[in-house]
Amino acid sequence: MSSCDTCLVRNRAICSVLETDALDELNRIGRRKNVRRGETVIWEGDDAPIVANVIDGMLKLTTATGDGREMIVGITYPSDFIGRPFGASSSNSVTALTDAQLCVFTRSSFDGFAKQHPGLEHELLERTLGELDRARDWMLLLGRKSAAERVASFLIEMSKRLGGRACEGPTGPADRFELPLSRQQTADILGLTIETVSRQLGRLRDAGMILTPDRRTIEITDWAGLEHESERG
Amino acid sequence: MSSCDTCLVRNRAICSVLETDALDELNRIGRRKNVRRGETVIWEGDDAPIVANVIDGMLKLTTATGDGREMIVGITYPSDFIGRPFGASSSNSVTALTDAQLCVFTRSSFDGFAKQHPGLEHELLERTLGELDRARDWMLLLGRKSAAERVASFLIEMSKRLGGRACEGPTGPADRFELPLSRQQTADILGLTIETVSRQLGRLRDAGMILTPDRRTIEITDWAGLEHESERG
DNA sequence: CGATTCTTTGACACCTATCAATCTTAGTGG
DNA sequence: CCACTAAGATTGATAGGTGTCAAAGAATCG
Repeated sequence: MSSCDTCLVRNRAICSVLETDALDELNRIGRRKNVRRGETVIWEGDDAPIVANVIDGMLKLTTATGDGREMIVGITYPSDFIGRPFGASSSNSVTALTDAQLCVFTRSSFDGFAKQHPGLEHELLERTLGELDRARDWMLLLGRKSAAERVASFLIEMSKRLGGRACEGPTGPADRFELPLSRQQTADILGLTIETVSRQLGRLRDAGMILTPDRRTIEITDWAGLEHESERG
Repeated sequence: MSSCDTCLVRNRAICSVLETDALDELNRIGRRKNVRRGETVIWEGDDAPIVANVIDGMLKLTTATGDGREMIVGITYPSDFIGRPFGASSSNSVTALTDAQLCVFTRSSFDGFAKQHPGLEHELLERTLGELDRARDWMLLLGRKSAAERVASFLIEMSKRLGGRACEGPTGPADRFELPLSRQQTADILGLTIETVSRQLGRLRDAGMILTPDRRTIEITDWAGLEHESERG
């Protein structure tokens, strides 16, 4: 029995398009790997020797300036694919936000496998196109939105992402959810400072739009108000 | 003789991976289209009925907030691919920055063709991965760099892009080049206002790092200085 | 329970946006 | 061809939003 049979994301990860034989073959070149929160799996600028499926947990993709300013350019969820196939060195680091479980392949073995399985490449293409759309949407937020709009947009986005991911299928946006991010990491996603994020969250709380029972959980109590905030601070 | 035989970018566009038969077939479902500077080819939110290869000219990809603030999220050059294949509606508009020539396909016909030609999908995947890297690099600029750093980074990027595109192959960064962008469009790429862009260009000129013989052409006279500016305003 | 880390809150400064005026360039019609 | 007009770019003055610096308050972990 291949370990794919017990995989939590076998129906959602890119492998889901593969036939049994191909899945067996892929299983032979992959291996499970557990990583602890905070552990970095891929380093920016590295030769990026690995790619992986995310089985469980969340990870951040980051880039940094020469003098250490950091930006989170993506977040991955279970069933997402990480790493940079096909020859380029990785342009960002990948670090676990929570304890996580990966299904890891060497880049070269994955590249070879993918080229012989067009269905897999098609699936990867569709996901990459989706990631590109998402990245470009985020560029609008970073380039043109105020701090107030950014924080409100972020809460709405996280609510949708965290609410719609259950294995039972999409459940819609969650009114209440736990952020897997510190204030610093939130700031690194939004292109702000921790102080500004903190103040904006306080403002939304004072305005009665959200509750913050503890510093990691958010409860949205006024969707209309929050959505209004997300489009004109 | 198919029109592909006379195509300016036949060796660089995604079609370059196709065999003769496949190229003929693709040629049958595509058509040439000339667009004038300022003309919009694809509208944000549309069903995105077309995709295309850029044969000549440059175009911008844009998204906008509900109240009209605009952001340029990408620029395309000859041999680039535009549009959103595979079912999603387009998340950005595509507008010509210069007069341009396209090789247009209906999305549905292109989708069908691509699925039967894995080599084409592979090429598209590689390009999309590259675009994603580029978009994420830009997120660092938008989220973490000062106006001075942004403008300097922009000039360096444009120099490399415009210098390295000749059909004879890469020629390296150009010391002198003509921006296909107005100040407003430059601001829309950098997440700044026209006034700030103008002031930063003036500052670089006063510092002797660039010359601005007319408002569209830039000459870089101090690469080391400009590169220094791009990393700590 | 103490120490460390993270977060919040406050005071202040600076960068960039905004508003406004001038100057330049490009386009148009006489 | 030139004046006129409109659009784009520059320059200046001002104000507001965020960053920075600093301190105090929670939460986490040993």
